Amino acid sequence: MRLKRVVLERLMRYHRFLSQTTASKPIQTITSAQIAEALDIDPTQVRKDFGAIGLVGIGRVGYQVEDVCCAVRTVMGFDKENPAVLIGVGQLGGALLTYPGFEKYGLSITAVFDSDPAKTGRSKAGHTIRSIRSLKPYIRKHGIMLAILCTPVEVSQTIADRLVSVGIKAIWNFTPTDLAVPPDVLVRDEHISLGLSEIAYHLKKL
Amino acid sequence: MRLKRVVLERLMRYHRFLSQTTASKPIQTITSAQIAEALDIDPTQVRKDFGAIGLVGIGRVGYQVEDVCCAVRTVMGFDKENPAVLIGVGQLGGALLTYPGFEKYGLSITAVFDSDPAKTGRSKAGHTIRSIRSLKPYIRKHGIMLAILCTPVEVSQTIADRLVSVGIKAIWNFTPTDLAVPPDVLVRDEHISLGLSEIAYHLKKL
DNA sequence: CTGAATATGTGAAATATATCACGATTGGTC
DNA sequence: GACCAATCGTGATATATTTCACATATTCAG
Repeated sequence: MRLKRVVLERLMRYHRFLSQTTASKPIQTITSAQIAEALDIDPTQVRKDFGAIGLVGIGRVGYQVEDVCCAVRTVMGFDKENPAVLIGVGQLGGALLTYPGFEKYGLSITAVFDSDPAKTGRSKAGHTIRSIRSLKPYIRKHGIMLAILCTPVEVSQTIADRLVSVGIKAIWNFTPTDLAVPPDVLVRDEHISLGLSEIAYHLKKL
Repeated sequence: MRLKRVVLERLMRYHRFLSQTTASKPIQTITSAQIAEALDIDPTQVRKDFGAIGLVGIGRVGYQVEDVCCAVRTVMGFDKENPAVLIGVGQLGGALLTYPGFEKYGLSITAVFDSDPAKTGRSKAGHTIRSIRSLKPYIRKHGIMLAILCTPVEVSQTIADRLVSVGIKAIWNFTPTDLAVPPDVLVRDEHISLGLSEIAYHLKKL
């Protein structure tokens, strides 16, 4: 069965927690209760999630940390290499380019594009910025599936349409727009304004 | 009744959609069906959300766009000025400093801190970077409620503890750590690795 | 080897969230 | 002014998610 978004996010949290924990002091096994305690989740939830990706624990012992990490990485597809293009090299796009954590998850940015002629040809974080006109040919030629969208909000839908037309299958959307795409294309929104709403509301209630 | 996170996020999407729509062509009213169509949500959901913040529509007409935007801003607390401190002026911290959209939501970064002596005293995006040692006095003196955390992962819990001890009520966490804080302190996580999990999984399934 | 303690695994119950169905209300038309 | 079509408001229903309860499995002590 296809895993839901909430499950994927929890799996990611387990993985991160275990990576960080084992980095400081090596441990062989861990119980669902320990994970639940640290992440403020119900222990049953942890066991169900683990069960969903085929992990089995041992009574009175728990789960092999190694196995858990491995299973999560496999299920998520972090072993598979995912080439991606990044579009829009502004402040945020630039910051993402230098983010060192992507390769750990199999993501590699292979080309970056911008519509500003003043930027094209220049180099940023080891990437030569290409003209937006070469976007479609590039994607087609290299069979790119994933685009990271960091453009101004006015052009994001236009670019998204172009991406879809050449076969992009997932858009990581850092622009504050609700993109319209066909149902087989995944859009993952990363608008920080959503987070801001939760914060502002909380502060107001004090 | 206290609004749930999912409701807040939808309200934010309505608000953004209406802002963008009215910017291009001014309209007076809108129906729940129109919003639902654009945002791929059930129309009933839209009406329920509006009802939850006290909005009433008119049969055969819909809702006053002006009223909706206004109600959302009020409920969210965007009218209230929220001073915040930003900690950790790396790539991401720097990008956030220059983000122009915060003031629209009542958020203003009033001071920035970093533990690196090479950075303190320097200026970035109009802010003088202060030593991390002056963090606690500053927060206490100005009664700051919100901290934006962009430090390396190794120190994020330590900094969080300090923030809590001096009375911070919300932490916007851009570090990949599950912070442990008292229940009255809100932590909003903004780890991009969560988004990555959804994307990688989707691409793997193709 | 036996019993006590502590885990897991999972069906059942509870809770939360989203959708449906439909009466009530409004605006336009003839 | 009366009827029709479109829209809201909301209780009822359906679905999804989380939590509970407990049988089953494993370890360790004596």
